[in-house]
Amino acid sequence: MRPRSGSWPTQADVARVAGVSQTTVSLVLTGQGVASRRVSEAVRQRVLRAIDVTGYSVNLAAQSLVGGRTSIIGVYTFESVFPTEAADFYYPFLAGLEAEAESLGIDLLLFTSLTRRGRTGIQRLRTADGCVLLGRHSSETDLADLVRQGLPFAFIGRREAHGHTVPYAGADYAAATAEVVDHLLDLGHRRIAFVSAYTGHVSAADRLLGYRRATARAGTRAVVFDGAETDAGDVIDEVRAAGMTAIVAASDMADALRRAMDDRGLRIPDDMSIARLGDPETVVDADLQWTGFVIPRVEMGAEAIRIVMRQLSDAEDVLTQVLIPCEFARGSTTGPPAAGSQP
Amino acid sequence: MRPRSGSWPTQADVARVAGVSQTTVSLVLTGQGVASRRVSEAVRQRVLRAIDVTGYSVNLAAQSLVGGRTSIIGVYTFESVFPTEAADFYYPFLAGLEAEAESLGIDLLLFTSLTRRGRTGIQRLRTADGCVLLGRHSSETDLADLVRQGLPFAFIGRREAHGHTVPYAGADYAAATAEVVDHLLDLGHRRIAFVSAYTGHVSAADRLLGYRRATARAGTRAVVFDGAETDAGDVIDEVRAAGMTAIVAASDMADALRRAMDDRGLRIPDDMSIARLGDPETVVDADLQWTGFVIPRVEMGAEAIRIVMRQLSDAEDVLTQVLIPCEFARGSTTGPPAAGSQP
DNA sequence: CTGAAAGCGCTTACAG
DNA sequence: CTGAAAGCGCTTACAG
Repeated sequence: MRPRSGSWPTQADVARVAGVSQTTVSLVLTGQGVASRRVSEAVRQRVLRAIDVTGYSVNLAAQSLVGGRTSIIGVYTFESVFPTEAADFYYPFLAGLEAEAESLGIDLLLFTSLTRRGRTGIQRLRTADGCVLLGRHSSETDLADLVRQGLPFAFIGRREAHGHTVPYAGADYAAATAEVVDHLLDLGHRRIAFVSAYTGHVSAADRLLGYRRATARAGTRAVVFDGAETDAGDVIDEVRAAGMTAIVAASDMADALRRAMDDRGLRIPDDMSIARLGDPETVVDADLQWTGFVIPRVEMGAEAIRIVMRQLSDAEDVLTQVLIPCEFARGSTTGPPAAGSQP
Repeated sequence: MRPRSGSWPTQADVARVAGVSQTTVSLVLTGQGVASRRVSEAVRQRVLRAIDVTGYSVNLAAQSLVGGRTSIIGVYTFESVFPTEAADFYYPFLAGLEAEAESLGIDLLLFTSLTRRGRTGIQRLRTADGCVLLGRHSSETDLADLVRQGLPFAFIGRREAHGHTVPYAGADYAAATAEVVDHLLDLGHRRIAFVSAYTGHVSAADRLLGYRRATARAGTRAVVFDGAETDAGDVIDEVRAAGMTAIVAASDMADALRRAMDDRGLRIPDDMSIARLGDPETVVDADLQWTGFVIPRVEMGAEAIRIVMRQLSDAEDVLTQVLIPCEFARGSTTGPPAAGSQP
């Protein structure tokens, strides 16, 4: 077993058949523009024929050893690459990565081993021209290592780090959230609460920012229920007690709120409009058409690749932080406030 | 921007820092078993420290150029790696690949570019130590190239080729189908039809084989509805006209049969038991609990990796064709035949 | 136990 | 217009 390669024709083989030097074969193959004009047409034809005869094709390892590029972009996830619990959520990212990589003639290297090897594993990323990072839980150490390493990279999802400019292809949660709030305002709601259990992450902060902007613009009061301890039932009770008629909820809270409404015999949107700010990692209520926005995951994957490639180009001042708009989706969970509910 | 490869530390740099030769660095890094014993522990530690200091990591291109191992296994799909239409179907394969790769300290290289570059692209596979092939439509040419290339590989799903032994991690469709037929026989069915629209593929042939075996064993007549033209409605009509009480259907036909039953005002399993032979690529009837079997996709992915690794080992006569059992699932689509329906 | 050297298959100056 | 040679970063015999 263990068949060794090495039996494939090389440029030297082609050269032998064509009766020229290996250099000339390389010239015919690689030489673009000016360089190619250095080979006479007669020789060129002979070489081309020899290539055909021998069935030669270039050895990428050798090529990239000389040129430095591998045409490989690494994909590094801080969790599992294929998390089965959140498959539906992650798949579009990967699909976007693949589509863009394919159109650019790039292969994708999934670093499954880094997770185990600890931080030293980060070094292995260099086997790629650059890399795309995916997953919520990015360790600060790893990130710092990455930056220090000088390897072009891009996060899927906005990230921040103290001193550094972290490249990312993010979703514009702030704008999307503001749009959702505006939608509720248009419906006639005046008192809209913001609910999120997932704090301490930029994606949560961005949503909150959008909420604050929209409410400020409308001159309505911002009421925020925040933090990991947030209980959906309490929120519903308090929001109603305060005479509020609508809620915008981070995706991880939306279903809990729905259940809390159910428990209380309340209906959405008749008794309370609830909008969901993005797709949840795990879909538990496929039947419900939430009003809210859709995270542009395929586009984020594709853009992440482009950001890496841009860094690889010789251009100066390359755009490395991209926020992609989210599409607003009108579902059945929002409607006009109940008559007479306004204070 | 654009860090040139030249700026990255090489073994020579490490050697300089450690005060040893480049050869020694390579030895420390690569040397397994006997070879590693050749470096003294003191030197080894110095080298390791120098690696840490310099932030060295191996250059894959160079490594694979000399024929060394890359700890990378390629994943080559004949279609798209992440087919969004059949995401649920493909995801488990990838999850299995990842899990096994991770546990073996191996990274996965997704060859997205091969599809476009045509057959010469196959050469690019050499970047990896071996590769796993995925997808229904394998071209004969590509397969031949692959075998000729001498690169260790394994298919996910059983494959056949004229002269060659094609390594694969397949599902034991024959045994699984026989088990399903046996289940129907146990329920009291005597006349069971086999329906498949997808012929010409080993996976279809294997199912048919299992069906024939089980019916032969039971001494019942085999009735097969086969071919791409198969119309579900016609099948239902004919099967009923012939007094048959049960159908085992390839996954791609199951839903069509269900709809044909609906159209005719017939119920499953009261008027006809129908079992589904495996998971469909696209789930259209998530509500229905089919009786049938589950394709062990995660295990197939994992086993494919193992098959490749086994070929990479120095062992002789390595097992390269593995059939994994499918789990039988009792659903609500099968039941005893209607009283008096037996001829 | 350690190192100098050859060579993997290419590209790219540099000479003829 | 063409070729000999250097060198990319490694691994692996082969000498010390």
